[in-house]
Amino acid sequence: MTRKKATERGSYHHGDLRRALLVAAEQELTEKGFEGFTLRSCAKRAGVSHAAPAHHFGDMTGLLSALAAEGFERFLKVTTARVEKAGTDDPDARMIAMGLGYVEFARANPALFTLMFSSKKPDHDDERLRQAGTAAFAQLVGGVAAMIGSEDPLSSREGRRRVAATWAIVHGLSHLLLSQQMKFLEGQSEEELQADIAAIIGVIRPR
Amino acid sequence: MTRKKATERGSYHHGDLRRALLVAAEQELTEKGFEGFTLRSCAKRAGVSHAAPAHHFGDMTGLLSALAAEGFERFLKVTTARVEKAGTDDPDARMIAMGLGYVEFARANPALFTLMFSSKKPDHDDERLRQAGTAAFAQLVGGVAAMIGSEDPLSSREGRRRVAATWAIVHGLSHLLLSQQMKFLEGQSEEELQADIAAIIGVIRPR
DNA sequence: GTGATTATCTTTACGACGTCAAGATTTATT
DNA sequence: AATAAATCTTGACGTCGTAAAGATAATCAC
Repeated sequence: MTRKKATERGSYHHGDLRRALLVAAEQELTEKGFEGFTLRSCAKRAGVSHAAPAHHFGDMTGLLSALAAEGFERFLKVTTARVEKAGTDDPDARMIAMGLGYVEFARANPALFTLMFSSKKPDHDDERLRQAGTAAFAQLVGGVAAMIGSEDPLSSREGRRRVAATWAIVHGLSHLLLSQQMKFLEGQSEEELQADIAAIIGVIRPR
Repeated sequence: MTRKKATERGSYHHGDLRRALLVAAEQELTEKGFEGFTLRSCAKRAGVSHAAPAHHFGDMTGLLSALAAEGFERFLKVTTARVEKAGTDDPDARMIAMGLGYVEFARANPALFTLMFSSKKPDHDDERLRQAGTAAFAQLVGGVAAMIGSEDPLSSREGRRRVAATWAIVHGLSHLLLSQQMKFLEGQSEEELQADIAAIIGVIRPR
C-alpha cells in the first residue's frame, strides 16, 4: 500500500480532499461570513479545481449539510463539556451551564452557528444533519426534564412551554449577541458578560 | 403638467419605480425566500431592465436597506397596535402583548424579518434603517421600564439583564418558529399557539 | 504482475448573477 | 426652443454554481 499521507500535496489525487474541503469551508465561512461564502473559494483554498468538490459532496448543499452536521456534533460536545465542568447536580445550575455552552459555541463559531440555525442552504432532511440536530435538541429536553421533574416534558403542555421558553432565551441571546444587536451588553469584561448571560438564562428557572 | 399616474405603464419612464421596486422586492423575498433573492428578478417583476434599480438605490444593498427600514417601521406599528388592542394598563400584560406582536410580525413576514434581524446584506449604518431599528428597540426598553418601575433600565445592570432576557425570549421564539425548528409547538390551532406564546413570554415577568 | 475498471481531479462550457459604462428617451429648466 | 437633468435600456465584464467530457491515479480481477 503506497497510499500517501492524507494531507500530502503535489499529487494529482489529494488524499483526503473531503476533509480538506470541510476545513476550508469553515475557514471561508469564518473569514468571509456566511453570506460571502462561495464554493469556488473553498476549492481554491483546498488547492483543487473549482469542480473538484462535486465528486465528494455533489453540490454546495451537500458540502454545507455535512459542515452543519459536524457543527451540531461539536455543539453537543461544547454544551456537554460545560455542564460537566459545572460540577453540580442542581438541575437549574446545569441548565444554566448548558445555556452558557450554547452561547459560547455561537460566539466562537458565528458563521457556523448561522449556517446551522438560520440558513436554508443545508439540506435539513439530510440524515446525518437531522440526527445531529436531534441529539442536541434531546439534550435540551433532558435538561428541562431534570429541572421540572418530568420524564418527558414534550408530553405535557406545561413541559412544552418550558422547553420552548428555555430554548428561545438561549437561542435568542446567542443570535442577538453574534449579530451585534445587543450593544448594551458589549464593552464589558468577559467575566462580567458571562455573569450577565448566566443571570439572563436564569430567568427561566421554575418559580 | 402631464405627469402620468404613478403606477401607469407603457411609457419609457415608470413614474414611481422606487416604490414599485420595493413592492417587487418584498414579493420576491416572500416567494423565493431570503437566500433566493436576486436584483434582476425584482427588476423584471417591476417591468424594467436589470440595471434600472441602480438609479434609485445604487446597488442591492441600497434596496435591501430601504426595505429593511420599512420593515422596522411596519414592525413598530404591529407591536404598538397589539399593545393598544390589549386594552390594559398592566405593564406585564402590555409586555406580553408586545411580544405577541413581535412574533406575529415575524410569522407574517418571515423573509422580511430575516432580512431585518439576520442579514448583513442591508447596510445597518444606513440612517433611516438605524433610526427605525432604534425606535423599535426603544419601545422594548420602554416596556421593560414599566415592568420593573425603572426610568431607564439600560442604566442599571439588573435593568440591562431584564431587557436582554425579554428581547432574547421574544426574538428567539420568533426565530425558531419561523425557521420551523419548534416542531413540538406546531400542529395545534392558532388560538392554542397564541396561548402558548403568551405563556412562554410570561416567563420573563419579575418574581 | 498486468490489463481493466473505478475513483478522483481538471478543463471547458453554460446560463445567471451584480455591477458598471455608454447610449437612448423623457422630463425639467432656463 | 434650447439646454440640462433625470430616468431607463443596452451591452459588457468578471464571478458564481453546475454539468459534461477528458486526464490521471488507485484499485481490482485474474
